[in-house]
Amino acid sequence: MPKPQRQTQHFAADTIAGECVAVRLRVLNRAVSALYDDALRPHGLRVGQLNLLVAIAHLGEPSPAQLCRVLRMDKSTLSRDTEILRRHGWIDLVEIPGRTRPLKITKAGHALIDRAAPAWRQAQSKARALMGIDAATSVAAVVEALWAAESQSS
Amino acid sequence: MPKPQRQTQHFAADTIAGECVAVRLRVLNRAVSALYDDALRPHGLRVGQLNLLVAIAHLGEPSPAQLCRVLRMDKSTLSRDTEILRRHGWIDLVEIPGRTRPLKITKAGHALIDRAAPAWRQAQSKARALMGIDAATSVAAVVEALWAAESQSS
DNA sequence: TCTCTGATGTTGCATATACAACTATGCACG
DNA sequence: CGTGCATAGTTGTATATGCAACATCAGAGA
Repeated sequence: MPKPQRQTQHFAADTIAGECVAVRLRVLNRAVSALYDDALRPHGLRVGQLNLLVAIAHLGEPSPAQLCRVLRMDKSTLSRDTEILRRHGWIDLVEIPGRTRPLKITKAGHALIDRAAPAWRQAQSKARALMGIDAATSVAAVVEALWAAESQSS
Repeated sequence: MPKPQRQTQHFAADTIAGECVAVRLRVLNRAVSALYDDALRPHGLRVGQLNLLVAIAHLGEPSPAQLCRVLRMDKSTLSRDTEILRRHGWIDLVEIPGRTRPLKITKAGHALIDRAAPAWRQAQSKARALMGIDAATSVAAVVEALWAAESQSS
């Protein structure tokens, strides 16, 4: 973190400010997410929504619980996020007997992803430039490892 | 992202799911933030709040605008986040004539950081283990570079 | 079969995040 | 001096995020 003009006053605070992984990861997350949000804004889409859409499209007809595990998000968050996508008509609930309600992309959802793909590509390029090859590839590797472990356990 | 059982149906979606930097960064951010939130919960503190507290303590008496630049967050977000810290008595507004209202840690804020430091250290250790040395150091390097550029321009 | 436990999904609450619009202020330039 | 423009900060609105509590359902055992 930028050095203050004054002399150090608080050891614990300066240590955390100077070393905390979470501070840095969260700052980078905001900076990178903003790149995608800017690019996707003309399509009325946010990066989190596009993430969710493509995850559903990629996985086929995943259950909410499966998406939670893959995306590492709380079931309540996912419940509300998917409700927004459903409201826009981009996804549908697959009606089957029982407790699970798998999710499925609609035609409109597919079309939206195709329309937004060029904007995504531009943001992706800017994000790689901002992060550099090292950070981009090592972050990807960590998450791929999480996903591999996930597949193993389930 | 975990491979679906079925055959690929949608090229754009599969491409984004398979390559998107934002998906991966956001997943990692949720996983890592959860580690810190878990560790800090006994202190009634979230990782974002601790980040903000230590940033203010480290920088001395920064203006909200300065914090926005360093933490890459919107001024409206910062306004509401600091209001919560103020409500808890962890920070104070420095009253000076003009429009700027610099922020300052209170004694209670200092004490809280000291109390939470051991929990932070534990979470930090888990985060480094989860991310691995490559991702942790490269992410840190990117953000340090952002901060260095920031200092240059201001 | 009946029960108990664990997994699933929703809702209430609080915080986190950012855009748009607004107000207020400071400054540069005529 | 003005005056206009950029910066700073707040508020309204919408989405994102997760914990706790709740309801439901599926499968494991007795």
